[in-house]
Amino acid sequence: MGRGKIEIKMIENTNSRQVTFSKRRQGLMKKAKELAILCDAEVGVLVFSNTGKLYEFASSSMENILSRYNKAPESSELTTIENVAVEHESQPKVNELRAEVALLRQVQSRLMGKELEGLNFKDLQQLEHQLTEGILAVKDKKEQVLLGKIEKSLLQEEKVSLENEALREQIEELRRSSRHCQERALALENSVCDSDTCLRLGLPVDTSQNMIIPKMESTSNDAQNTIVLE
Amino acid sequence: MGRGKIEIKMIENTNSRQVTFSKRRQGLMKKAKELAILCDAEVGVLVFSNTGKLYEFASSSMENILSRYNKAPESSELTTIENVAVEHESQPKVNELRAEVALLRQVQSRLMGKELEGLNFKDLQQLEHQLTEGILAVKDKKEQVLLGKIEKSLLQEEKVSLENEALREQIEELRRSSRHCQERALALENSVCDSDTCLRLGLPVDTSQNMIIPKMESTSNDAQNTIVLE
DNA sequence: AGCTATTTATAACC
DNA sequence: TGGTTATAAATAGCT
Repeated sequence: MGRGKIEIKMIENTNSRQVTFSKRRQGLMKKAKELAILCDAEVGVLVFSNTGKLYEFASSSMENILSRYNKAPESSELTTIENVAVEHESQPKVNELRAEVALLRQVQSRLMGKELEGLNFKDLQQLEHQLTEGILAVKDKKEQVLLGKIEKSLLQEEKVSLENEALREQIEELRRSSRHCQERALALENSVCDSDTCLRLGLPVDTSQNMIIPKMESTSNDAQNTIVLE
Repeated sequence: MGRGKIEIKMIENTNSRQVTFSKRRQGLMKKAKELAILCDAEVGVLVFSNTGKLYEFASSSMENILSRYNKAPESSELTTIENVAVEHESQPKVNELRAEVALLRQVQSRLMGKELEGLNFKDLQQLEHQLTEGILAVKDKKEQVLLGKIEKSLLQEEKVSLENEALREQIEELRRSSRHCQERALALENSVCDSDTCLRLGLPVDTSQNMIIPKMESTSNDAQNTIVLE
């Protein structure tokens, strides 16, 4: 019930396994709680992660549930002697784990080209094949990583290029507007001279203002355009 | 998740409650099992119906789980339904081993080209180098095994050659001795012919029978010689 | 017990 | 670890 269907078998990838553990554990606890409430049942859930952490849910109290468990079923000798049984069961678990560690270490050693003594030619061929597959997978991954980097780099380059383009246009725009400014300033200077002349000739003061205002508006429009371009 | 949404509160209708109990209990057990398998966790679920019947699920065995639970540091006060998912650490040694197993599994996976997600380019290069060394070691070992076989084979060949030699000499020997025999037999035949002549000269009626018998004997003598030689 | 319309859980992705 | 979303699963209400 997710983006894709999954097989119910151990998740090899450690990270995915932990994420799934966290999510499904929460889901399980929620379901346990709902069952207890909806159906007026007594529910207890114990979960140990493969790193040894314990998570629990108890609708009443775990003690209650466990004592009820020890009384209810036909479990004959497990009434209150739990702690005795506990001591017995822990050791095998440790041994089991030790054996697993030993096996894993041997496999690992062999994958690293050590402890090859007991192997015959066929075993060695298989091992070599396994290693070859490993190398291929690693090379693929490396390639993938590099391709990712390249793609990222290209995108970055493109982005920067676009920025450059924009900057260039801005510069162009600025240069043009500054040129216009200069030209207008020049024109203005001339017209001011004219008006000065007019004023001198005796026409009302307002005339020069009316002439100037339209010119001011056109320059301010140019300024707005450059702002938009940024 | 049904035709309609329901509130999480006790279902008043007895029949509905029982049906829901049955369905959800199954669902809970399934989820518990999936969690155990997918995430390599140890999971135990205990459910008492409000009629007092017990239903349980244990990924390993309930005894195992309960003993592990009892070894875990005491949980604080988890008496109400709100106490969901409290963390603990169980037996340090067991945890240590579990952690080691988890780590070894990951290393092994990576040596087999799996679980490469979290690795950067440098990590991958190191891994590849490790694998290359592994392959070289394995190839060396294979070579060694083959050289050993060849040496053994050469020794065997030599041994067999020597045997051949000995056999040939034996044969030669035998041929020589058989030749001598023949020569002697021939000499012997000649001497027997002489005695025939002697007999003929002295015994009248039986002559024809006597003549046949000695011939038979001489051929049978040859046969006996070859038998001894074999 | 089955059968769906819905609600949930969650796998894959950030 | 915590959020988002497309999909797979679980299951509520019926028969």
